[in-house]
Amino acid sequence: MSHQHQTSTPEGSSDALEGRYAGDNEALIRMRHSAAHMMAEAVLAMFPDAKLGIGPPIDDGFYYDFLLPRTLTPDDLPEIESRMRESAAAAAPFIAEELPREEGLRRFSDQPFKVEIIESLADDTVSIFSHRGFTDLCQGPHAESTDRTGAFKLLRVAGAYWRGDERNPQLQRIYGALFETQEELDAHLQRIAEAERRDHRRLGRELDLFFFDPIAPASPFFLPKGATVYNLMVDFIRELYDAYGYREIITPQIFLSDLWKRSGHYDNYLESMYLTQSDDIEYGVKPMNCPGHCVVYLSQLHSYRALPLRYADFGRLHRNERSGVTHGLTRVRSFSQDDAHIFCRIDQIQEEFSSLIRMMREVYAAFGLNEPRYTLSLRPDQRVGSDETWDRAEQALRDALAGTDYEEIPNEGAFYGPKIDLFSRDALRREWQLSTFQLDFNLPERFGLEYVTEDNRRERPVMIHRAILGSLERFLGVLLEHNAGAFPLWLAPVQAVIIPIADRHVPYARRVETRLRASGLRCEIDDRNERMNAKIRDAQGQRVPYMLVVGDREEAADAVAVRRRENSENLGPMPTDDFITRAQEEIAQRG
RNA sequence: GCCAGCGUAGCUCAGGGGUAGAGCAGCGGUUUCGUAAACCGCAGGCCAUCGGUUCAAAUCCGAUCGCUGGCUCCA
Repeated sequence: MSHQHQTSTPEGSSDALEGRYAGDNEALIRMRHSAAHMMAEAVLAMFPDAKLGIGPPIDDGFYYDFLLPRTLTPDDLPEIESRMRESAAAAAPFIAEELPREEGLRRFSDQPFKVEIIESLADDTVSIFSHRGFTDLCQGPHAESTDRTGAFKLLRVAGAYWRGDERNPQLQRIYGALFETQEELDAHLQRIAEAERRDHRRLGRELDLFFFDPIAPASPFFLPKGATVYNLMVDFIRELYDAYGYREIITPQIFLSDLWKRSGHYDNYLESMYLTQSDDIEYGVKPMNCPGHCVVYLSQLHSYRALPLRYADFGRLHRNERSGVTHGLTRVRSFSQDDAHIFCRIDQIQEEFSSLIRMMREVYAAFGLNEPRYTLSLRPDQRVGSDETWDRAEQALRDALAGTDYEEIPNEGAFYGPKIDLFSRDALRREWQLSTFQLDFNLPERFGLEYVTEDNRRERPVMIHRAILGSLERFLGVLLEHNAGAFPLWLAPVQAVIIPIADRHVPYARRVETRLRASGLRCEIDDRNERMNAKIRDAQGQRVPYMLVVGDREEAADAVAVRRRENSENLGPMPTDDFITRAQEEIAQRG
C-alpha cells in the first residue's frame, strides 16, 4: 500500500521504456544495436561456447547478455573492445535475411536462449542479421556496416537474469556507451564524472551532513548540518499543511502483529518488516503509516461534514530492504516521509487530487525542481473494488490532471486503486520518482471505516495515500545531486560565514554574528588562524551562500563586505542591516 | 536475495609474503594577512572481522560483515 516506494529510476525502469529514446535519432539506435552485435561477435571469438542472450540499444549505449564458461572481470573489457574496433575497421556490411521459422530453429540450435525467443514468436519467419560471419537473431534495424557505428566505449560488466526473472539463470551483461561522435561520447563520460562529483554520499561527507556506519546498515546518521536541512524541509511542509488543511498526528512505532494481519501487510509484506517479540507477543515495527492512521480514524465517529479528513504524519518507518538494493540516502531501511492519508467521499476525489497537484507544484518550485512528468496508472487485472468504483475513480484522476501533460499506463495501478506518480529530472537529466498519490479502496474495507451521511446512514470513505517529497531521506539525496550541495539560502545549513581578516577583527565579527543570529540567520565565524583566502576557499567548498568579510574598513563603517557563493560574485561592502534585510527577503521568497 | 568488484589513518589514496607511507583534515607554534590553499612541527592505523596456509600474512586462501556497480524486488 504504499505508496512511496523509495526507488528511483535513474537508468530507466521497464515502464520507462517508452520514450527512453526521446531525443535519440533512428541512426543512433542503429549504431548502438550494431555495436551490440559486434560485441557479441568479439565475445564469441573469445569464448566459442558462449551462449547469447539479448543485446539491445539503450539510453546512452547498448548491452549484451552472455552465459560464459567463466566470469568476466573489468580486465576483459579492453580485449573485447579492441576486437570490436577490429570489426569496425573491417567495414563489413550488416546483411538482413528472412528465414522460415524451422530453419531459424536449426540455425540457432546451439544457442538455447535464441531458440527460446524463436519459440516465443508467433511469426512464420524469423529475421537475422549477419556481419563478418557473425549471425544474430534480430529484428534490426542496423547500421549499413561495422565502420558506421560512431564512438563507443565499454563501461562495465554486471549480472542480469535471463528475461529479467530471478528464477532464471543469471547471465553476464556488458554495458557500453555509444554516441555518434567522439565529442558526444566524451561529453557523456564527462557527465558520468560529474555525477560522481555530485554523488550525494560524497557530498554528505564533504558537507558534514550525514554518514553511514556498519553498526546500522543502510540507516543514515544525520549530523547537525544535515539535521538542520532535514528539519527545514519538514518545517516547510508543515507550513503548507496549514494552508492545505492537513492536521498532523503522531502514531506508535511498534504495533501488535494483529494490526498488520488486519491491514494485509502481514501476508504480503512480511519479508520487509522488522518483527520483535516481548512477553511472548509478536509486534511489527511500522513500515508504513496507513494502518495506524486507520486506527486513528476509527477512534472517533466521523460526520460527512468532517470529510475530507487529512492526517499527516512524519513518523519514522523501517523496512528491511533486501541487501543489495540499498543505496546511500535514496534507498534506506530507516526513514520518514511527508506522509499523509486523506479520507474522503468518492465525489471528493477529484478536488483532492487537484489540490495535491497544486501543492506539489508549490513544493517543487521552492526546491528548484523542474516540472515533473506525470503518469496515471490504471486498473490492473487483480484488483479490489467494483468496476463502477474504478470507473469513477479513474475519471476523477483524469479530471484532476486535465490541462497537464500526462501518460496513462494501463494495468500499472495498485490492486487497491489507481494512482498518479511524478517523475522529476535532476540537473544531470536523470529521472527520479518523488511524489506519489494513490487511491485506496482496500484499507477502508479491511478496517471497516465509515462516516455518517447527511441522511444518517453509514458509508465507506475512500483513502488517498500521498507523499510529495516522499522519503525525506531520499528527497534530500536527490536534491543534493540536483543542486550539487549548493542549497538555496532558505535551506542552507549555514547561510553566512563571517570572515575576520585578522585577529583584531574577531570582536567586531562576533558583534555581527550576534546581530545576524538575532535576525534569524544561521551563521558562523571562521576565526581560525588562516588567511582570508583560505577561509573563502573553504566556505566556497562548503557551499555557504554568503561570505561576509570584515576588516578595518567594515568595522569603521558598521558594514560587511558581501561575497556570494554563485560565480564568486563580490557585492562589496554594505551596512550590516542592509545585508540582513537583503538575506531575509531572499529567504522569504525561498530564493 | 543473485552476479561481480572493493575494504590500508577522520577523508582521498599509494604499497604488497620479512615488523606500514603520502596529501588533506586534526593538534601545537610562527605569521595578522583584503576575496578560492601562508610556514614549521606533532600526533594518528590490530591494514574490516574471524579462521587457514607459511619460519613469517596487511599482502595468499576461505568464511562472515560492510560498501560499490548491475540484476531482481519495492504490499
